[in-house]
Formats: sequence, C-alpha cells, structure tokens
Amino acid sequence: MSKTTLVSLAESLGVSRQTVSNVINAPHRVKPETRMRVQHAIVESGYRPSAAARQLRTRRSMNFGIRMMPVVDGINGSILDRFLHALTEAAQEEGYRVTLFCADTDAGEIRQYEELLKVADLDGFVLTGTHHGDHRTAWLLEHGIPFAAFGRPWSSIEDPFGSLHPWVDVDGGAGTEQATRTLIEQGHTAVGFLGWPGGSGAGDDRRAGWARAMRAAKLPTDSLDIQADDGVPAGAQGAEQLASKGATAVVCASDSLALGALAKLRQLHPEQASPALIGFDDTPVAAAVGLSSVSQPTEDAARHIVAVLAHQLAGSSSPHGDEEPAPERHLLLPPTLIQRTPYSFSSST
Amino acid sequence: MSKTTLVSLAESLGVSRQTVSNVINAPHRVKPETRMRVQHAIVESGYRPSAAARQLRTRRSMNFGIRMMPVVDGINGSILDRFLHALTEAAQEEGYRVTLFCADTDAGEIRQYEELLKVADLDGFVLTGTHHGDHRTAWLLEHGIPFAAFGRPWSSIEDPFGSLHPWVDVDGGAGTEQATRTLIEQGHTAVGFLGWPGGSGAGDDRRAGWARAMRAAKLPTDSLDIQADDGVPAGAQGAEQLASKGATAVVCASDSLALGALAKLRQLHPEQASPALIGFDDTPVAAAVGLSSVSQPTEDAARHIVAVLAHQLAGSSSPHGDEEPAPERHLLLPPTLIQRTPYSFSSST
DNA sequence: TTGTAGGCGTTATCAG
DNA sequence: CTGATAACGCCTACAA
Repeated sequence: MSKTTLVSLAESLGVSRQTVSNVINAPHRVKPETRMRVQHAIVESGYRPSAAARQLRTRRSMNFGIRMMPVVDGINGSILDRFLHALTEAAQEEGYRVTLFCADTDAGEIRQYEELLKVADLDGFVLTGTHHGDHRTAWLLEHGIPFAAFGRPWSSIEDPFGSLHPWVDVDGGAGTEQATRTLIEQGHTAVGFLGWPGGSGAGDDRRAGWARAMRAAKLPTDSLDIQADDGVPAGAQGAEQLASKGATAVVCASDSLALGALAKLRQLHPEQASPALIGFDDTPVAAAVGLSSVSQPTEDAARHIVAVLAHQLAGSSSPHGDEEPAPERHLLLPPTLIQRTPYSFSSST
Repeated sequence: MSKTTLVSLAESLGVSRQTVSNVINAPHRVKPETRMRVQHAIVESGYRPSAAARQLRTRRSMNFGIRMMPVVDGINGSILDRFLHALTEAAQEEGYRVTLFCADTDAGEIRQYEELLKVADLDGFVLTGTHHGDHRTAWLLEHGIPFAAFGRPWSSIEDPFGSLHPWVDVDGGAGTEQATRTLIEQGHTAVGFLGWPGGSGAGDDRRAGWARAMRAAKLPTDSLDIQADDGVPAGAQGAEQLASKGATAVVCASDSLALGALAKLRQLHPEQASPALIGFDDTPVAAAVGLSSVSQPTEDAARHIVAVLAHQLAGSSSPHGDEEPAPERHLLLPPTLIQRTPYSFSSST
C-alpha cells in the first residue's frame, strides 16, 4: 500500500491524471458523472496532493511566515500566545500553513525573508510589533512580497503615501480614553497616566487617548503624565510620583506598569482595597490579580490578518474572481475595558 | 536577474548541474579545485536550493510540526512562548523549519499528523503535554514517525516496554522536593502542599517530591496535602484550608495556585510581608509579584528535543555516520528554585 | 469533456 | 571525479 498519487488514482479509475487534477482544481470543467466518481475515489483513498510537487509547479507554498520575537517581558509577551494560536487556526482553515522563524533584529528578520522566500517559497509574512521607521515593511513593499502587519505604520517614512500595505491594529488610544473616562465618571478628577517614554507609536497613542479624555472633561493634565520604562518596579515608582502629585486614579500603558502601581498604591493606601487603576493588554497577570485592564481583541486581529493575506494571495492568482468580498485592508479594532475588582478572597467554604 | 538554480549556476560555471549538487550534498566526491570554484559561485550568486524540489526528490521536508495547544490558563501557558522560541531557534540552526498547527483534542492532533505527513512531508513532530494513556505517542510509534516529547511517558500503556521514544522532561518532583527542603531548613515544620487532584502525571510527580522531603525530615504530612483544580481562586481556598490545618508554609504545583495562596495568606497574616510560599513554573506572574517559584529549564529542554530529533533524522539517512555523539534519548532536567521576596517597594527616588 | 506533452529544481543511478 | 539520464508528483498549456 504505497502512497496514492494523482497517477495511481487515475490509473485505478481508468481516467487520465489530468482529469483527476481538474476535479481538484477546476471541478466545473469535468462532467458531473466522472467528477463524482473521482471525488468518491479521492476520499476513499485518502488522497492528498503533495505540497512539494504543487509548490514546485506553481511557486506557491501555501505557507505564511511569522517571526518569534525574542522573549523580553513575559507579561506582555503572553498575549502572543493567543495571537499565534488564532493565526494558525485561521490559516489552517484557509488551507495555509504557518512557518515560524527567529530573528534577533529587524535586519535579521529581513535576512530570513530572503532565505525563506528562496528556499521555501513562502507566500507571505505576518508582521508584529511595527514601529517608527520600520525597515521591514519598506523591504517587503520594495520587493513586492505580500504581507500584513499587526500594528499600523507609525510613521510616513516607510509608507510615504499612507497605508501602502494591509494592516490590522487595535485602537489603543480609544482604550485608554475609555478607561480614563470611566475613572472620571467614578468621580476622579486627577487621573494620572503612567506610560512609556515618548517615541513609540503604540505608547504615544495610548497617552493621547488619556489626554483626550481629560481634555474632554476639562481636567488638567499637568504633571499627571509620567514616563517610565516598562516593568513592574518602574510602575511602582511611577505610581508613587503620581500619588505625590495628587493623582487619585491611574491609567497605565501596560499591565506590567499597572502591576507595580497596584502594589505601591495598596502600600500607600492600605485602607482602600481596590485602587482606581487600569492596566493595558489584559494579560493573564491582570486576570490573576483582579486588575482592570484594556483588552485587545487579539484573536479577531489574527483572523482578519489571515483573511486579508489570503484574499490578497487568492486575488493575484485567480484574476476572474469577485467571489469573496474583499476584507478591509486597514482595520482599527476597538479594545474592550475589562473591569475587575481585586480579589476579595471571601472565606467561602 | 531571475532566480539562480542548480542548472543556471552549472551553466555559468561550465560544469554539470550534478557537480554543483555534489558540492552541496557530498563535497568529498568533488575535486577540491572545482569544489572551491563552485562554492565560491554559490555564495556569490546567493544561490539556495529549492526546498520543494529537494523535498519532492528526497521525501524529506526538513520540517518539524508542533501543535499549538488551545489557550487555557494564560499564566501557565506563557512558558510555551519561551519553549517555542527556543525550539524554533534550535531547529533553525540545524537547518530545520518549524510548522505550527492547531488541534482541539489529541484525536484531532493525530488527524493533523496524517494530513501534514501526506501533504507536507513533515519529518517529525514535537509533542508537548504528554499524559496518562496518551494516544498520540502510540499512534506515532505505530506508524514509525520520528518524534520527541516534552514530557515523559506517564504510563506503561502507550509505552509498554518503557521509553520507546525520545523525550525530555523536567524533574518536577526534584523541584518541589528542593522547595520543601528549603522551607524546612528555614524552620518550618508544617509545610503544606497545594496541588492538583491525583491522576495527572506531572501533578502526582510534584506532590511526591514534597512528600519525599517531608518524610526525609521525619515530618508528618497528614492533612497537609490539598487537592485543588488549577486556578487562582482555588489556590486561595486551598491556602485557607492549609492554614486552618496549621501549615506555616506552602509549596504549590503551579503559580496560579500560588498566586491565590499568596493573596489569601497576606490577608490572613497582614503582619508578615512575605509568606513562606513557593510556586511552580516561574511564570512572568511570579516574577512580577516577587513570588518564589520552581523554574523549568524550558530553553534547554527545547534545544535538546531538537538535538534528539535532528540526530534521529540524520542517522536514518546517513548510515555511515558516527559524526555527532548521540544525544541522550531520555533526559530528565533538574529545575531551579528561584527565590524571591515579594516586592517591598522601598521608596527609592 | 478528456487526454497528451513538457517541465518546475533536485537528487540517484549509473556510465564515462 | 565527472556527467548524462531518469524520476519525484503536480499543473498548465494545447490537442483530440
């Protein structure tokens, strides 16, 4: 019982291999009767076309590449899990496979593009963590390689005409804005922002959302804006500064910062069980300690990225087709504010 | 400037394509002089052999498959990130690529094996989360598919002769044993264990380590062994029970449980800043809240898995070879106890 | 509607 | 030590 191939199948059916191929790739050109017969034989035999042979002929691998970023902060990195899972799942459903690769730098990533395109004929790439002056998008555009980014183009350098390539992103600013508004509605008038130093696209975006909400409520923002490198200790320190400036509530650019802030605020105000504090990313940590957080629709983003990429690839090969409605090439998804109260640990038996 | 191939390269050098192929796959059979010349031309032109063509011919894809488990508990799942990264990196260094796939169940995973073997000629698989009566290992063994598992075979059902397949695992029992011993050395005589219900290989293993340490110190274990489903709330509840039984320190089977326990113990004993508590897995959460935890050498495990798998695959194709020393087929790695003190948040300026 | 011919880039086999 | 020839499994023409 060796492996079934197009030929072996055709022989055993008394048709030409071409007919079998047509049944698979262009069913409409085969007489219904024989089509049925062949299709039946296909499932019967468990036949599956060889990707290698197909790839050799068509120069398409039905394969996406995505880079594993070096693990930096496990807290924020852990949303990648969900993203990757959703991405793989969606790709699988569209008939694509996902190939992983590693690179330490963006330049290394570009080198991997070259390599993978040459040896594995990858059909496209999924980018994450786009930033100002991203060379990767420029390179891919320049070489005409299909790709989609999780993260919008943050500057006009790599994308002078705006939105040259498909991307999906989460509207971080809307998230912090909503978070801030919520705190204001709860009666806070001095809501501080604890974010990263300026220059990072996502960070500035989140800061802007906070500022918008404050302005809308005609509240002052002076000295309520703290810049800190990401991390728990920095969060604690930042929270202390904010407290000393009179802030009674804090919106953070990450759960790491928020976690530090949480501990510090509890220390400063042991009397109040749940400090007015909102993190970002809704990482498992936030859920674990009962921290409110802005949740990114990671899975939706992943699915849409696959949809865009797949559509792009399908479109270029089947020129006739207006079958599927084109998915948005640029999509800004709204995040969700997850409100929690820190665990009370009521002594339930 | 179209893509360089074996032929185009051979032509431009005035040799046969076979010679070029030999330079790549069997350098020793080519006269040093021409070999050098060809090698030079190869780097010069940036030529890379086509994986598809190679795969078609050799039936090997230089590709591993690994399943993305459905995301359950982000806390414990986040170590997967590190594992995956290390795995990909190691594979890349050995010339392999990593293909991701999804499955909701073990049966689904097996179905994917079949599919991926047929269409993509995957050379082998990496398994994670092995458990009692694992059908996956049985299937792979039965079909002679190369694979290596992160996790030992937990019962003799799927591996009646013991260790039929390569695996790498972390000695969880040694971890909890060390953790327990450490707490005993700190003066505790009633160290409780907060673990999962019996039946899971890893869980029982961790419990056994705690019991060993207690016995070795001639301390009683009665009513100090709590079984709780994984999760933060369950951890808090379990810690309460343990406290009521007189436990003064707790070793946990996971960071999730430990996190719940931490909060509960702090609530019960506000006076002591850092409860005697040790978690398991050293997840980012543990690091974030300053929780001591048993750390698994995930990266080492991943690297070794690749080494074993690659060796196995190379061995079967180059029968002459005693080049590389064979990596251990079964490896039990010792974990490390990471000792932390919960953040004090000293008001440093 | 179906069949035939050729080739995608490689490696294996077997002559020179 | 080198080169010609024949696959590997599939798809895209084109011919019947």
